[in-house]
Amino acid sequence: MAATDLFHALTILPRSSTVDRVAERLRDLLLSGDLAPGTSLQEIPLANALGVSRNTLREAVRTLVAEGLLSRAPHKGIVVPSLTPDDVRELFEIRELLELAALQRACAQPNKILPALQEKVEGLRRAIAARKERDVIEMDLGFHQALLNVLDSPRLQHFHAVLISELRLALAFLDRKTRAGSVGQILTQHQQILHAVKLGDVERSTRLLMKHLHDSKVLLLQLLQGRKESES
Amino acid sequence: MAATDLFHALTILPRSSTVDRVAERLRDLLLSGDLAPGTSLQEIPLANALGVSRNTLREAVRTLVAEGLLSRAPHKGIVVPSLTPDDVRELFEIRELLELAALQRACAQPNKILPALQEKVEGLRRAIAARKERDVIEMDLGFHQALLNVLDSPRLQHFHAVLISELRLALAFLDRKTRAGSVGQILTQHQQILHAVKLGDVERSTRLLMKHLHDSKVLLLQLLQGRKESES
DNA sequence: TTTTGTTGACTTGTTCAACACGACTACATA
DNA sequence: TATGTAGTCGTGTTGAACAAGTCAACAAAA
Repeated sequence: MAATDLFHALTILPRSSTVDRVAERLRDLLLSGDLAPGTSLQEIPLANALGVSRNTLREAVRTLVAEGLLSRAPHKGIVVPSLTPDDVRELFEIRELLELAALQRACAQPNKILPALQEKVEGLRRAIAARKERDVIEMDLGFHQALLNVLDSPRLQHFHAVLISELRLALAFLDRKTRAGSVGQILTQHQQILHAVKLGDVERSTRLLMKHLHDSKVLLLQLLQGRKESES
Repeated sequence: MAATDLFHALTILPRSSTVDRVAERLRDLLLSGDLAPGTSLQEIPLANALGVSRNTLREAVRTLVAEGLLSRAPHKGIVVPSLTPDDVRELFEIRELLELAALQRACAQPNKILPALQEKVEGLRRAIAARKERDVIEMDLGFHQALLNVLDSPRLQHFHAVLISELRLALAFLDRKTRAGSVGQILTQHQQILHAVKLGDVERSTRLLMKHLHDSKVLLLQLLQGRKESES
């Protein structure tokens, strides 16, 4: 019984299975926007490309389906899901419910998460300055996820993360096109929300967040709309 | 193009894969309370018992893990998860968040869900009269799921259903023991909530639902506590 | 006696090859 | 134009095999 007291500092070292790594890899691929919604994937070529067996790939796919990042139709195959306007509205409705609840608690105990929020805002500012489209999305959504952490609920965090992933999937692809004009607005709104939280002003921060979410929703819907028209 | 107008009545007929059926079967098994939390399952015997291959079973298990109904440790195996008191508190905190939101909307448009709620209350009454413990749980939780339907959000519904499943997993097992004393209280509280919704009384129904959830939480925590003591 | 190696049985992780079955296409027929 | 018929391709599912990790029992050493 030597350094038993030091053991408290140790954390379980994460060991990843192949399936988990494949899922992770696919997630990255999807969220990078390289795969357009609607794209269909074939098991054998995909498994080969990843260097794993078909069974392993199938297990990985099954978890991504559970996360809403992929969808599959029996005997048809795997497809990258594309959000309908109704999906977008639903997603934002849920986000509002969750994030407002988080915001309320954040205002009650601001110290707990102010650093995290501040970091995301700063990151967003830098990403915009560097014109890193990818990072802009990352920091934008990261801000909201950081906000949710205050609720201290793994299940809610995971659920929210899944919602965000679905949105990111859509955003990452649309991102290629237009959408540049809105980044300034996003930064401003995040800054304002941060400021209101710092003051513990529930009323004001709530109003700001609602408007922010609403604007984001409208923007995404417009982009989606524009995309659909350019296809037909 | 004969009876095209009649086709509207048709719904897509559900075709289930073996994996889905296995998952369904396992879900039933878990929620029936035959498997105590902490029980570990072996792949090969289980696959044989279900009459499917190991790969198929593994895919099914992976979806159940995503739902929180099973957990697995690398190279260790599959185990039926057991809720900690912290888990219970988290679950009820989320339920409160979701169900209060649903309740609010329910009060705004009562007609939309009153029949469904009424049915669950009635079912609960019958289940108690018939001393069908299994159905009591079913109807109790079914009431809350019906309530959530008013939000009209598939994702929230699914999420809530998963939370409920986790609770049901714990309840189904504890159910064997004591717990009989509380059923009357549950019925009463459901009836009161239903009544308040009928009147569109947001204030009152909110208060009632909060109390109901709180009581349920305390009860479950007590049962969990009692169980742990009887083990040691 | 307690700690530290070693062995071996057992289970999970992963792969591979095979085949049944549904979906889709093209073509033939009425 | 509508219906039937191959045939092809990809998914759904299986069974067996082997690699790798876990665990317990036991031997060796301090």
